[in-house]
Amino acid sequence: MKNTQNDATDLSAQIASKIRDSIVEGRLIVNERLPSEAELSEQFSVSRSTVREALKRLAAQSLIRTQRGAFGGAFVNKLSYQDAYSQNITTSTLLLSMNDINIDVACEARFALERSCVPLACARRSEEQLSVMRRELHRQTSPDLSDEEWCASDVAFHRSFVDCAQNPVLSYQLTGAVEAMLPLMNMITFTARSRAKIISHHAALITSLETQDIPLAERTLGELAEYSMQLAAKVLADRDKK
Amino acid sequence: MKNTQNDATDLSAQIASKIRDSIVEGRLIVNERLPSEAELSEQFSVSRSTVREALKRLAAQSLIRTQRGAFGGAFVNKLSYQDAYSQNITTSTLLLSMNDINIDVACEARFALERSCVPLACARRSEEQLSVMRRELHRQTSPDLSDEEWCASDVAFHRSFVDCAQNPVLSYQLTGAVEAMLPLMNMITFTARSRAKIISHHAALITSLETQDIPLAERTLGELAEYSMQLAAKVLADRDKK
DNA sequence: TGTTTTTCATTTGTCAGACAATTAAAAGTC
DNA sequence: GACTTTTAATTGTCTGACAAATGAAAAACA
Repeated sequence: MKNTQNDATDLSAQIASKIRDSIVEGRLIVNERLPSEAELSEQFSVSRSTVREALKRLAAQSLIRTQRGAFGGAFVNKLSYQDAYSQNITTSTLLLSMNDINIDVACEARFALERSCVPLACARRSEEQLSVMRRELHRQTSPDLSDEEWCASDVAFHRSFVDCAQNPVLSYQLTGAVEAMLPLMNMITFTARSRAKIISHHAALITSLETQDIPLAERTLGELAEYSMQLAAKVLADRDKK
Repeated sequence: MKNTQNDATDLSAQIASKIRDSIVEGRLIVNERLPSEAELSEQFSVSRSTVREALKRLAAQSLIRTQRGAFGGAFVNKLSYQDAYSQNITTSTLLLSMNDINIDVACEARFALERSCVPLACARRSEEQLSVMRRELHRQTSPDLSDEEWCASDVAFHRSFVDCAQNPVLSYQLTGAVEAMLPLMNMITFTARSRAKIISHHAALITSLETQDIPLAERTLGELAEYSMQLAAKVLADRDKK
């Protein structure tokens, strides 16, 4: 389980890797202070700049934070849900945008994942999440919403749906899937008619949560997935025609 | 959608953030070469070391790769599934280990997520994945397997199950959930009896795939989740007693 | 002419040393 | 005791230098 990224040739990457292993494997614990840059450069027999580059790598992964001044230094960072969320989203978004993923594959994955929280969501949904979903649904009925705003509202709606399961680990894992779809969805221009259809599905989803109707929720998500793919296919076909 | 991490005070973080935005928003495309460090330091009016620290931050997120020599430089990296996998796993693992997640919550999330690929897995499972699962199942019957080896085999089994859905995006999203459980599971000592019980569930899972029996697969996953939680609860109770 | 070797310019990797900015503890002052 | 000043430690940034790698161009060679 060691040296997760050891094919790197630069010293700074090697040092970062060693320190990272120390953190992941628990030899350095949360909020523990690392040796100062000067001490580290002695320990590893490299210059301070090389140590600094290694530390910046770790900072980029939110593994450490640094503080200036006496009694400052680099500290092992407690990875917050927020940090983990944004890293997950960045990675997922780039993975989808750089690997020309088939949109059907992405949609299939997304709705399969959302389906996974249907039973929990129906059982535990709280008024808090339901009101967010109702608010977003209402926003979506506004005809002067731009495509970008529409998609953002769509994402907020589905994130709230996921949150209904009241399981933060589940929410974390699904955030990437839901958010990363945003750029893909933004490519699709929604006509008034297609918006109305999606809105009716969203309304059904809220109803299914209110009445704790698991089969209805699953069916609705399936229809939503199918309709999303249809829309995407149509947009792609129109584009190819031109 | 700009300046995703703008509360940073250091120049290197600011510069990294700007370049990152350029990549995420598509102004810099895959394999495009960034200006040289010297040029960047002119552009941003900072020293070369500061630019280098910024670039190392991006390299840590696999957003760029660098190459020495004439016509070398920093290039926008195409994020591979492999890179995305390992980043996801690192983040998920740390998130779970640093936030003293309730093991029930983690188990619940994991099996809910796995359940999401049951229909696709039953429909598309190929001989390739089934043989991996049979091999790991056979490994698990060996009594001289250490707890670590047992858990690793367990992870391999479930990863292969996820791969049955033949959807790379789904596999990517679920990798974090399955792999991050490994350290948590490693805390549990498996008696011969509990191993046998898990093995029987695994066998049932293989059968459900072979016969494309969706309800059986879902039921088996549910039982597996419940049993995992029971084991964990027992371990925790025993530890508290001491 | 075609091929191989050498040279060379460019770029990243590493180092050393300096100073600025920040910060909390310690010392001094009233 | 409360407040101010000093001080030492530490990160942030800059400058300049050299090593190492590398592909292109030039030179040498057959």
